[in-house]
Amino acid sequence: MVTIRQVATHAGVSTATVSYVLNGLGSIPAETRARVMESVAALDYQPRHAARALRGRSHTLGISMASGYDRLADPATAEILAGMAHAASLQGLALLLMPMSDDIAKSCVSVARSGQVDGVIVCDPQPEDPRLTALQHAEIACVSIGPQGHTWVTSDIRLGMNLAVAHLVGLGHRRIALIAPDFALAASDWYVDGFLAALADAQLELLDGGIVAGGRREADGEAAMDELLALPEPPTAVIAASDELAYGAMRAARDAGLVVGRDVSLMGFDDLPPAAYLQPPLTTIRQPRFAIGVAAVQLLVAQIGHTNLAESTQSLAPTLLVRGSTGLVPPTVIAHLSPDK
Amino acid sequence: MVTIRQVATHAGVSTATVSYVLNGLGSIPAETRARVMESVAALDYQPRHAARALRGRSHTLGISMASGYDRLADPATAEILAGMAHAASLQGLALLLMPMSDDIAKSCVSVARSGQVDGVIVCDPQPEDPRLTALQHAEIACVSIGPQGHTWVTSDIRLGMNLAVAHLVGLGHRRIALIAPDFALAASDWYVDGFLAALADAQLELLDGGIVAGGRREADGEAAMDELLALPEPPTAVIAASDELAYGAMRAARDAGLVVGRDVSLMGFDDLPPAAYLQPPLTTIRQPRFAIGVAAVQLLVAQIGHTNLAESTQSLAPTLLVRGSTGLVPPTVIAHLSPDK
DNA sequence: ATTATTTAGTTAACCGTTTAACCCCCCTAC
DNA sequence: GTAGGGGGGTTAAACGGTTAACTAAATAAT
Repeated sequence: MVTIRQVATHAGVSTATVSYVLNGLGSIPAETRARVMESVAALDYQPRHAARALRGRSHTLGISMASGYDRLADPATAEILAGMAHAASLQGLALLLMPMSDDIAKSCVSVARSGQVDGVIVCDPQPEDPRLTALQHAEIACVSIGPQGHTWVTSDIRLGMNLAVAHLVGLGHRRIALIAPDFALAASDWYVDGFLAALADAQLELLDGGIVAGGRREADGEAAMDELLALPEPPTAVIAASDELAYGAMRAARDAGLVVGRDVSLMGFDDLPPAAYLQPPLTTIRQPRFAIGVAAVQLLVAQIGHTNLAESTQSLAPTLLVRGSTGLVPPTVIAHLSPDK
Repeated sequence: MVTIRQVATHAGVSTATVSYVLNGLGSIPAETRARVMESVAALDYQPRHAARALRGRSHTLGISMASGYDRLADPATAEILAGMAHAASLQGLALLLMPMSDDIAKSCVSVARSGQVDGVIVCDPQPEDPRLTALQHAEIACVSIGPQGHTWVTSDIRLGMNLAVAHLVGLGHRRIALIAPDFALAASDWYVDGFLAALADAQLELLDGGIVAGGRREADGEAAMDELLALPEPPTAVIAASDELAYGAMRAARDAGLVVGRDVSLMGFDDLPPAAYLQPPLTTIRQPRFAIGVAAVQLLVAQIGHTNLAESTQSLAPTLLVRGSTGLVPPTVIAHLSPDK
């Protein structure tokens, strides 16, 4: 193991000088600097991370997953992670997947307090997430992915909902329903509020029974769609608050003998990998996941630098992905509605 | 910041005693141990990671991604990562996503040599991967995900191929073709060898033009399938070396007016998220990705402990997932073949 | 009764960097 | 001639743990 002392001896200077050269500090003439660098190269010196972290920062950001690493296997989470890794790499920061014990909040804070990380990105924060309160209490810089805590970054769900409704309205739909997300989701209100606001924007009235409780899994979407199709006057277009709900909804529609995209339009939210492979391919709102990861790192870095615990939030714009599951409102329905006018 | 000295003072012992208590070393009577633990709790002491890493190990494993963090966003990679995170967590180890510069091999080795990680898991190793040679040269413990280097863990492709062929043979197929993977893939030979071995096991002869060059992307699979269907005597069943190739192949079959699962059987390899949502759902070989991640961590930990750089490799068994894209060999073909007998 | 061993601790030397404080010499200004 | 000021370094004290070596008392063995 080559130490800074050996480099110093080799270059005929003190360790302090070597340190200054390596960190670009102090007033070191070019000639000395070059000699030191030569020695560094000759001995293949690599500063010890622990020794330098002992004084300053660790230059590492922690990533805390909610209960179990299954979430990591989720493609959506993976994409956020990729964004974080990208942004961190650009700044020369490493990302630490924090290990966890039974008490996630405690293990999360202890890793941070041990100085192994300079700050924490909290994934999938729950309402009143114990990790966030614990981190804040310990005065540890943190950012959450989702609207919780003082600093967070998330997808602009309301905007997404607006894009969705506007798209359907553009296709002539007037009877639009929503399959709501899991209400345990931190942003669940946003889907409903956004939907209502978008309807209002389009000067449409909410259908009777036009918002139906969804959930998280495919089966929930199936049940919700069944419910919608059983309505006396079913919607011509349905927005599911997640792709997964949409998968189920699509199956329900098909089982009911409807051709999705022709007889009924269906939209998802998220753009998960299967979306493009459904039949028909699912029109959906793509969440800016990579960008969310990037933004989270930037926000965290800013917070670490300035001990600036000021509130700071960011909503990133999702985009509309038009595929085959949405189409013009069926003529039969238009015929059916025309007399009303 | 509470230090071990303050704890020692509070408990009326020396710092050494506190250290021994916390690490479960030395001979400390229960009474003293309790007093120390009380002080630890009272002061809410948290040992500094850097300080302890300065002497011993960092208790962190590094994960090196090949060129760009896009790979992280890949659902397959994510699942392996989840397995690694799970296994690491159980041992109280953290996982570090290593930052990278232009020269991945160099940055990878320097992070390890800086002691920030005790060992490295190399993802997506290329043949003659510079990271592996550099890590080995620096005598850093490493395991690769894929058949490269001295220690690796991978999916047992040959077994998978055997399962695939056996499944198709069981359905009555005799004319089976293979869409080969990207030949840049480290394990590409295994697909072909495994396929040939499996055919031999089933006492089948290789079809003329029965192995067609595939590639990596969906379009490659489409082209390959077109080629197979244009054969004078096309196969009744096709195995694609990856799900992605299978997506394309399925489209090609459909475009040719064939019903997949009835007129022609098609299998994939991997079981990526879209597989279950194709129409028909794709029969495929599921790679044991989570288990691969777990095994990689275990292998790495073993290597770190014993400075045992002995070669050690592991092939984990994939499993067959029967869905709708494979079916009994079409009767017309059987009729066509019967006269030959 | 004396020696050997075990138990229960302490002391202090490390681990490898960073950085505040200081030093020396040469140059300039008054 | 001397105070002042920088350039170009050095010295040594942190940083916060771990652990080898040592001590002192109690217990066991001979």
